[in-house]
Amino acid sequence: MYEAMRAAFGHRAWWPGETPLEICVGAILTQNTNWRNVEKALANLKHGECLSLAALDALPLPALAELIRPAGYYNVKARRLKNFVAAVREACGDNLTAFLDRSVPALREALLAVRGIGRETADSIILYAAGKCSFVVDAYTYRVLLRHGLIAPEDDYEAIKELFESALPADAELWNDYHAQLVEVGKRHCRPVARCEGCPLEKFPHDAQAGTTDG
DNA sequence: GACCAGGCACATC
DNA sequence: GATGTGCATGGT
Repeated sequence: MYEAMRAAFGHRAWWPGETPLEICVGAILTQNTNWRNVEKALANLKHGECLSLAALDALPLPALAELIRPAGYYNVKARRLKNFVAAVREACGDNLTAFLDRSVPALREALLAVRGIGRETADSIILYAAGKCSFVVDAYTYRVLLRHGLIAPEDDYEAIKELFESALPADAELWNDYHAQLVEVGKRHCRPVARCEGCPLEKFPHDAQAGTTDG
């Protein structure tokens, strides 16, 4: 299925962000939010020259919230960004690279200890900002796998993550592109109401209606 | 006007 | 442990 998606979409070269910090910030801002709205918020931060650990730390909470307003949930996300920045600075000062440079279990634990960073956000940061092997499970991953009968509706995050991690070689570049392919196929063909026509996974067993919001 | 978008924390039972 | 709820903008 990966090869079918890759053949259809090409190498995705994720994450859409220029620096590790931008990737971390984007990962928090995109929680339950359309990426296009996140881009507006990131543009505001860049334009305000606020996309650095020191600047984010110095920025008053209401000002930060206003800048990220287009990304929605701006009050909670402003606090989450502050929490992340505080954790990094407390551990490694302004050196985000140093913060990210540790074993995957240690980094994941440190990230999950930040209020506002859950499993998906932590794994996104580990895989895309740190470039280390931690498979990301998101709403698209869940929906695509469910629709193809590869998981059960009640399977939880860690079970789905393990499904990939136990089956794939430990290659961060592969995991990076694999998740990006799932997002692409999800956006195009695995919306809550399926659009199977032209889907590279159409030849694989699937149920066009499984996983829809109305069951 | 309804639905959807690359979650998470918290309250309640 | 399972379930429900608040958080919010912007595109389709």
